[in-house]
Amino acid sequence: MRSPADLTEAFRAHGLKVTPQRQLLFRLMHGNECHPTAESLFQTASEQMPGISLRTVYQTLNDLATMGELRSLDLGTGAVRFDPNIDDHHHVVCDRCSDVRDVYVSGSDALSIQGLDGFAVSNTSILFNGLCPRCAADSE
Amino acid sequence: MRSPADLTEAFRAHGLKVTPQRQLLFRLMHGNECHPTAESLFQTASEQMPGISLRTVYQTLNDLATMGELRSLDLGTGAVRFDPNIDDHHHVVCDRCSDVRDVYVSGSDALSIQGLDGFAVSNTSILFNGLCPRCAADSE
DNA sequence: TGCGAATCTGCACGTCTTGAAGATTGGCAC
DNA sequence: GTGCCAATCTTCAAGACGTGCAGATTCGCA
Ligand SMILES: [Mn+2]
Ligand SMILES: [Mn+2]
Ligand SMILES: [Zn+2]
Ligand SMILES: [Zn+2]
Repeated sequence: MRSPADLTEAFRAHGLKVTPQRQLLFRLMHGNECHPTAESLFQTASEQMPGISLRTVYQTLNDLATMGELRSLDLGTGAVRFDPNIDDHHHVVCDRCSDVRDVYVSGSDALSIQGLDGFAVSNTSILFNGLCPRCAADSE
Repeated sequence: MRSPADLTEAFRAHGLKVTPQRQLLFRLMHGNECHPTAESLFQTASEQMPGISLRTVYQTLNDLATMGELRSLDLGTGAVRFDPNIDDHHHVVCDRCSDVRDVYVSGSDALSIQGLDGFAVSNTSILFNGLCPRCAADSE
């Protein structure tokens, strides 16, 4: 996802308005590595802008995802997560605390795949599940 | 997933009751390659057993999943899907009609993976998205 | 400064799934 | 075969997540 300044410019260039709500979300998402949900962003945003609505958070994040500025991820944790990192990468999720981290995988072209007959595959995602270091330590 | 007969025996051995509802679901799931949702199974089951409740379908499928007789899959299609195939395999989903098919992947041990530091990974799932042959043809 | 379209808020609704309570029943003792 | 009781089933309400809609607000431009 581009910087708040770049996004501001891009929005205006596309005839979209640059509202305080959007700017706040630009800032909160830029460089954010937490893979937050709309709800958790709403919590954070509410601290800096009491009165902002959850609906606007959803709306803005979806707009940014449609524009390709961020990715929305369904990692099976209940709520969709939003990711400003649009590099080709994958994820690992802690089954206990739902923490998410980026995983980079290379060499996948060497995989031997059977069963895709005729499918026009547009996306491949690899999801790792397990326990994060903290939760693994706690459960000993 | 084991055969209806084996499951009947296994249920009784564990002190669980073998009800007509459960037996019907054993039959409907055994060898089922459609990756059905609870709702779609409920539709099918209702034809053979009017009055069966959606709640019972969810309950029974979840029980079977807990017992390891089947896998519940969140493929991002809205509702969880249930799979009697418990072999190590992955899935491809059609983004248009939500059709699901099994995909077998080998050579994944040759992948170079970065970012799993400290995570105790218990499961890895690969999800392919795209268009099935039929939908790909329709959209030409 | 004023206007109008875009946006925001608040709330209702839709979907999927589970919780809870009361009715029903499978499996066993007799 | 009968009766009992815990397990199960049905029904209905509610929880979680996300979206549609209507009316209030406001950004961006003249
Ligand atoms: Mn990421
Ligand atoms: Mn499968
Ligand atoms: Zn954790
Ligand atoms: Zn299709």
